[in-house]
Amino acid sequence: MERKITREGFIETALELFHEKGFKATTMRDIAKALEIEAATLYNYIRSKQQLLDDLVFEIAYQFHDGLSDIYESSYRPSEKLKAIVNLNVRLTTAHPYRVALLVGEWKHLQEDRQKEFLDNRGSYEQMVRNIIAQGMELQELRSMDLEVATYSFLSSIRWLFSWYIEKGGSVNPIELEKQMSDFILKGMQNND
Amino acid sequence: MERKITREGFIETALELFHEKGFKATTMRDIAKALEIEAATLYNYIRSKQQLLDDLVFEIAYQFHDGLSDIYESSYRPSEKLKAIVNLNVRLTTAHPYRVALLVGEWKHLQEDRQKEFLDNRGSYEQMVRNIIAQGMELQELRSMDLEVATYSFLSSIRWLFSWYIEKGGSVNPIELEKQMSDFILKGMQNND
DNA sequence: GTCTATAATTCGATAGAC
DNA sequence: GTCTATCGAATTATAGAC
Repeated sequence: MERKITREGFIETALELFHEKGFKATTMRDIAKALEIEAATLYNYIRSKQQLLDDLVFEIAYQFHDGLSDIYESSYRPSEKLKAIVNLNVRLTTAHPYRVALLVGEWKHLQEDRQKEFLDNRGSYEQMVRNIIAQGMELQELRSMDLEVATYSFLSSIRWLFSWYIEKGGSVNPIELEKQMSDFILKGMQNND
Repeated sequence: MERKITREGFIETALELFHEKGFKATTMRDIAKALEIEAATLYNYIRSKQQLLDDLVFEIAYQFHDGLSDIYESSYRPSEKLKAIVNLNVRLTTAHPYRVALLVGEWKHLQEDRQKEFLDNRGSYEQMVRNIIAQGMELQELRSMDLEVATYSFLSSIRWLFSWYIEKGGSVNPIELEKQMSDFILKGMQNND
């Protein structure tokens, strides 16, 4: 009997295993077994396990970064930008929960030079968020608060979304989630003078 | 020349490497090299790498759980309980940042039966927090919001603290951090009717 | 308590037939 | 595109001398 594994199916299976067991603890044999093929066959789809991680992590990382750049350079007011960031995160996370899980949890296993590039990218992302929050406080759109604590809390809230979404088995309505997240996070930061 | 490695020094070195490279990617040789001894010598201090993970994860996990239980069963009002939870987290995290990092990031590498026990413990922790927030809304101490989103955001904010604290190299004043975190998180949730 | 030496296993990856 | 077979390296852990 002829097997026919699509690249897409292979990737999704690998991503789920990476989430369940972690990248390092997931062997090529694990992935192959889940697909009911032999491990050697996987090398028709990828060059190496390391390259697979690299491709997947950077693909989703730049989706976040590029999306945020557009928001950052827009003419929205700071509080509107924060809302747009929440929405961007909800959209990307509900669309690609396991890729986000990989991004958040497994970037440490990138090669040294690629890890550096990843951290530069992430640092740039965080700096844009920090700037938006700082500007919101200057304009008194956001209430006065410790900038680092506010930035870190904001980022944490949206970063952990993938975990919750996967736990719920994707049974959450993304549109409703977007609304609830925006409401909650923004209302907590807005100025009520 | 006689080497003298204390168990405490060994543990701290191992924890830092686990944080830097991840538990699975850190070999016994890595730890040994950092301590300038041979890998075989490490087995005078531990029974196995797996047992070391288990000991460290459950020790800190039950510190969080027991601390929360005391708060949960206290006569504080819900909003005061939330503040106490933030303070508990800041205290444990600044006192043991690398143990918290292990707890948050490496529990997946526990053995299957132990992983189940861990998740039971964590589920119980999260349920207590959820109950407190729900009660706070009932009493109208907290503003009305989606319970799951509020619980998840609250937990996320305090869960990622270790990452920020380690990044800053412990240069943060724990007392001031406690104040800023409590202020920010609580003010965002309290009812301003 | 620390070492050398090594057993036992596992893993990523390749070669080559079909 | 998938298989069988296998290589070479790395890893956890133990045995036993000092």
